[in-house]
Amino acid sequence: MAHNTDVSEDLRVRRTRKLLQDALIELTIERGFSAVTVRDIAERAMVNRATFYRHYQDKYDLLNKYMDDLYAMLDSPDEPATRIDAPEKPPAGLVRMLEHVQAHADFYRAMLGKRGDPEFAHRIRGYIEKRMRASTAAMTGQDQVNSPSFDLCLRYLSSAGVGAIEWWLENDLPYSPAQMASLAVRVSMADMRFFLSQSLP
Amino acid sequence: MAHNTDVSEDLRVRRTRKLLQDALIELTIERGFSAVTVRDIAERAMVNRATFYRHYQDKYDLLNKYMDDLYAMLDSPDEPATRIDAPEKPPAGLVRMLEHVQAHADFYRAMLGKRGDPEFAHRIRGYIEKRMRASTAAMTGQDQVNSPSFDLCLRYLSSAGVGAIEWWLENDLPYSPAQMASLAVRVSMADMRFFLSQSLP
DNA sequence: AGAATAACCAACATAGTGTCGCTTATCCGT
DNA sequence: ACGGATAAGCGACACTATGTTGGTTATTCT
Repeated sequence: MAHNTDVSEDLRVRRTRKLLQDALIELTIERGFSAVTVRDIAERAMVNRATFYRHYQDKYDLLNKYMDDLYAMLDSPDEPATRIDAPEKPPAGLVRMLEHVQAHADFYRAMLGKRGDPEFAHRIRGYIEKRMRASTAAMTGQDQVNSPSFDLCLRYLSSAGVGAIEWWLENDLPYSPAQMASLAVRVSMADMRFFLSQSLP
Repeated sequence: MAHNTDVSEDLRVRRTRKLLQDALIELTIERGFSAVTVRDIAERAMVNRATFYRHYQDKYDLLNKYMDDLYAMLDSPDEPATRIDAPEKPPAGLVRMLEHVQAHADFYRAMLGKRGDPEFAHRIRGYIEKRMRASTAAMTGQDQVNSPSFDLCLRYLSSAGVGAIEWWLENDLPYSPAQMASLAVRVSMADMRFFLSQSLP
């Protein structure tokens, strides 16, 4: 029987995982995610390949765990609710996310590009959608969430948001995170009104 | 010296390529594009693996060639210009594209999903953007194409369009292609007005 | 200091990739 | 319908990546 049940407390474990994460990011920036192999990652991290498999199933698993950490970090300074009362003051959560994109622009560019990972793009989109759903629920006080046309609206807006981020990255971040957020909030609210005004058969 | 320079005229060549294309589509629907190997494709197509490499570099090459054929087909009934005079009458090109998605829903679902191919999604988005650019150019008679905020607008709209198609596929095509097209045209025009009214620093 | 255990190492079986040279059989033009 | 051209089949090859294993070494935690 093990005395310490949480294995991730061990210094060696945390160090190894960090080395592997960093190696993945470096190699993804250099060669694109699809071209990276487990061998590469282990070699770059100076970790035995067998050790990699002790922690992760494959590179996708490693990426997902990394994203779990990421979103946990972005969500952690939990503001009570992301109300959007003043449209010109974008919600802090959105700005914080864009700042993270800005700080790791090379990585996001690689992951969202042609040789990136579709699951990465899907998770970002899902995260944006989740936040939008929470925001609108906080504003109206009610969940009108279950309308099918509202689902379509959120899909439309969140996909558009990822597209805007791609444009932002490809054009070397010409605007600040706050500007991007402000623009996104305004166009989203306009679109939201449009979709809700539609009566779909 | 060969008498016939166009090698693709040969019946054997055309048959082999069609078999390989069909095999790719079948396997993609069954297992997802990322899980399909060249071995699988050749085996399913009942074609020797070496023959695959005579025609394509790898499965990505095969997919790209298939998409080339696809878009050539969608563009072929070349209408003079895709004007959008009456917003309720969506342009025929858009409807035709959505009908193709409808007819091959399983394939598009697999390619646009988490285990699909990012390049496929990018190419669809690029195609939509190209058509939008052509449409707006036809409407205004001028290319105000080079405004950076207009680029952002097109990116926003085309990404949103792909997102809407994903929603459409995941919800088992609840609306007709014409309805989807009409909705897309109306929301796009509203968004276009919004973006052009913005004065970005 | 000593028990627990993570990491290293070498090796293995399996599977996919891309490329040969040679043979077979299919197709196309006359 | 014949005969040259050539696509497709076949078997083999070297190479690389994937997971997994058992035994050893080194680090960490208490």
